[in-house]
Amino acid sequence: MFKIIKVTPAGIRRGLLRTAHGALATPFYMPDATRGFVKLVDNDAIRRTGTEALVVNTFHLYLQPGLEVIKKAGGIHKFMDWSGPLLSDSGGFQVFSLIHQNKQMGRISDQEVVFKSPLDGSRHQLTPEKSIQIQFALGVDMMVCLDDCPPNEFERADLERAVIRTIAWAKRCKKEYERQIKRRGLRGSKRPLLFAVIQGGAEIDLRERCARELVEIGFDGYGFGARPVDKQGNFLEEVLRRTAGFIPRDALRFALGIGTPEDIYRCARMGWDMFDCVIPTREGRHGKLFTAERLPRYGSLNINNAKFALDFSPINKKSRLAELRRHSRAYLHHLFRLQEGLGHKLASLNNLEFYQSLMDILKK
RNA sequence: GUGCCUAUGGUUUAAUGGUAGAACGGCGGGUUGUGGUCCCGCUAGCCUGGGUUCGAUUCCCAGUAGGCACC
Repeated sequence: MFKIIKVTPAGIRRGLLRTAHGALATPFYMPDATRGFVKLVDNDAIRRTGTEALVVNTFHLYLQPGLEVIKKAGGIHKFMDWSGPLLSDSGGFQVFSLIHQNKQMGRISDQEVVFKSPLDGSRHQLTPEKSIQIQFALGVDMMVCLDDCPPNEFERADLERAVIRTIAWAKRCKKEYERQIKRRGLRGSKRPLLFAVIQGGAEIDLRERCARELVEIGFDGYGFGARPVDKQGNFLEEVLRRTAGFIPRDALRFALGIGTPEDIYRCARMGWDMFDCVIPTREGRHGKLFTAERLPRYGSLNINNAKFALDFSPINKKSRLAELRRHSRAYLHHLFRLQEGLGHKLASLNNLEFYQSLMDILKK
């Protein structure tokens, strides 16, 4: 259940989304807990950053630990001890990037995707129906249709084929979703939300066509897939702006994998409601810390740099997290030099808190 | 003390009679539906003194240092 409360003059959609595991105010950012955990950070610390919802991944959890374990645990919420909302990604992105990078890893047809597990080389099949079944077995609050996620270098003809396949698969996902809803008797706030993904690369008319046909099928929300960049690697914001306009006002708009703080800030002003991205955690693990100035103005630092060896100022003196106020940058520098997990954790927390404060100012 | 072996960036090493590559380290950068292990730049070296040679890090001699064996 999603309701828009107000659209600000800047274009930000302030709304409320109710799920079986709590309400979320839009716009919001979800850290990626791909394999059922945010790397190196425990759930209690994640909550203290202001994080309310996480993204898990169908593909990764299906391969490891497998559905049997998660079913026996009583669902993914219980398994990972996360009581807040969870969204599962369909696994489309993972399977497709796996196969696009290395054709040996699998085969894509209109009917299905067959792929080799990167873990043990075992063969698996993924279909739109199966992706939805897995997501029901996980027991998440929000799920995503399996889509055909094209690599950036695809030409128009290939993009068009990906769009056609994405639409066809979304239809099959919706059908399986309705079957599962009925069978499980899920209604009201117990009913998970279903998102479809809009593809089309940088071709606006393909994005429009994809969006139009998906809206025809009808979903709770629509995702933007495959972040478009030009040949220099510059993010093509205009495609996001135009695509937002193709989505009905009362549906959720999910910008998958977006992005840097400024990407999120700009996309929220285009009317995108939901974001997930690995940047704060991955870059944190590699030593990049975001630093708030007067948000949305911000900076960043590389804690590996020699200049921090003797910098005994706090990691972030304004943090709500005691550990980020207490520990010095020199100490964090030391932890990084020794590649100590505690350092990666502190940096991840710093960045997650930064992302949540960015979202806070968008809600104000 | 005698004999043998070794000596190349900060460290571990490769190749070579026409002045040297790598890995790690150091310095900096990257990362967009996860690479905790990843990627990309940059930095920095032939032990000393003689000899042979057009030319020696390379071959020869001595010195120095280290290792091993024996006394």
